[in-house]
Amino acid sequence: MLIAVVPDEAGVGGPRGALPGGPGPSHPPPADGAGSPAGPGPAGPDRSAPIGPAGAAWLRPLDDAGQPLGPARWSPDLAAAVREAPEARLLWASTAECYPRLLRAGVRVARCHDLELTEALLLGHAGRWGQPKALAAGWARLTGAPVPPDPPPRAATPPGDGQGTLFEASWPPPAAGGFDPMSALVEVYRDQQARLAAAGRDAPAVPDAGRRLRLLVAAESAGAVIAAEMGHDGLPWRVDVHRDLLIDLLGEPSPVGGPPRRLAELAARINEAFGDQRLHPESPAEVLRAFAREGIRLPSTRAWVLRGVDHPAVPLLLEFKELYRIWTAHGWSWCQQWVREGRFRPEYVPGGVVSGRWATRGGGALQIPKVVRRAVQADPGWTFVVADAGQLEPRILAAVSSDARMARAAGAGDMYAALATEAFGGDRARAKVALLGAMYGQTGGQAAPALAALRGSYPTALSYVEDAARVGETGGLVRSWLGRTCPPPSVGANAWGDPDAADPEGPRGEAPPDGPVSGAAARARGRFTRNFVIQATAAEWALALLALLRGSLSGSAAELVFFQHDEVVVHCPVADAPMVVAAVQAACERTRRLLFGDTPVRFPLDVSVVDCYAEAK
DNA sequence: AGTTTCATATGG
DNA sequence: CTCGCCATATGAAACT
Repeated sequence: MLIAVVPDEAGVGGPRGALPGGPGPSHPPPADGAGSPAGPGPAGPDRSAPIGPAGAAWLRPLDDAGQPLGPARWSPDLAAAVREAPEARLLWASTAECYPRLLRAGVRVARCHDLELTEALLLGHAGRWGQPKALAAGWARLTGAPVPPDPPPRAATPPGDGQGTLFEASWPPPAAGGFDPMSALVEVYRDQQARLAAAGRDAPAVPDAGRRLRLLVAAESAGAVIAAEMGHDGLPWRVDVHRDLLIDLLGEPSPVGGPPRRLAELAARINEAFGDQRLHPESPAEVLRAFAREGIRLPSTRAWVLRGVDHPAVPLLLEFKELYRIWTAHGWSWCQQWVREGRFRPEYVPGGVVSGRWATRGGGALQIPKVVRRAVQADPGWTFVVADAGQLEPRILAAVSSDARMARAAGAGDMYAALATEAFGGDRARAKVALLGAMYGQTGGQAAPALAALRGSYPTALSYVEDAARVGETGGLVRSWLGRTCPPPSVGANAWGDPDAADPEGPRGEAPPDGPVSGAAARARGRFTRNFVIQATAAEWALALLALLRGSLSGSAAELVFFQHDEVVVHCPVADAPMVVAAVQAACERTRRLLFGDTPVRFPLDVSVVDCYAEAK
């Protein structure tokens, strides 16, 4: 059972936290195509009812195909309506827009269908990557109306001391030209179901293509739900530990906002080492000039460049860089901005990366430096279960390429070691270089001879990535295992890949002499598509794991609090930890079968139970 | 003064 | 001849 949901902005909106004092202006009732009451009537708004904590909404029951099972009705209390149907799958335009208000009201959903994320997947699959994916755009495509562009993404909203002056994003978009969100939602959903079925039929070369794509859609929606919940719950963050850590590393903060004590001292010593100038160590240009004055010419001030330089300032500069980074990116002001009530609450953006990985908006949640993770401590009586998928991408390669020999090696706990034994004379480091080189398209350095060895023993796996590279180089598209499609070569320049080949000279006489795409650009594109088939499949593996894990934890106190590409963190009562460990292992095994059936490839999880995130692994 | 790009760091 | 993938975030430098 599916319930289509259109939040009614009369119930929410306005300054955050300010609940409505009264009904206020609202959308007209949806002029619902299948014959529900259009005016006041049994299902019409009863404006005298008190508005619930998640606001009011239009709701309409559907079957899984999208066939309405009854009229749309207006409810003053979305939260209560969702509570009454705890097993239902919700259909809404955007989880990111609709779910947070429910979470703030203390309500969780079982499952959902995120129309916009699905639309993006289907558009990409149809070679229309980048076309507007919003509900209004989908509706316009369906009705032949001009397609409106998507609204610009919201800016990051630091929860820390933002003082709640921000307004809810306006959603749905202002009704224009008879746009009725509920009809649009239902009709676009039904159209999506049809397109999903067609996409499966149209890919006879891919066994199971339809099932896979439906799986991807489900995983993407589940990911959106989890991302909203994780952003809502937040990662336990001990501000006191963080501050102690900062003082330990950086020294006392400067009262006037300047660099902390140890950083200032280092800057002074660096100046001394260069013979007392007014040097700012944080300025690459100045550091370069300072070295040049001493006869040392450097291509850059990157850490690995400096490490090869014999000069007394070098160790000081390296230390300065490391600490300066922490001060500016994860120092006192970061803490004040992003941590509130003992939780770090970043905004996760599912599908924010073309490969299907999540991105984040604000707070840099996916780049928390290892040293700073000491501040991530479980609540008293609680603990963390941290699960990390080791060597995920090479194992994905083994699984998707169906290279039987490599798959056998990927059944081992240490795949690189197994590979080394079979084909690299026991040299594990060389096996690793070869495999990474194959997945990233590296051809120089030590990779070239190692790659040849890999080709000799695992030709099937090698040709899988090389085929993907060739498709990319020649301007084609590749797909992940479940069917996520890579963007076309022209993204950015040439909006949605409208075949622009009719213009071989290029836009303004700057055409490269050797063809429509220069050699270097084509090869870069090849490296991208080569990596895409692996990285995107790894992302959907992780998404499926997350979704299955959420399912098995629902009903317990455990909560998912962090997810970073191939690593998941669960916060749970100490007594529940064994259950959570078992659940994550079981989810891992189910994920393997769900995606790859009876492959011999294993996906070992490194699971640790720790009170502090920094202690994991 | 405001905006964009570069350089450099972090993460996977 | 060259050639490693995907990101976010910061401050400095360059640009409008």
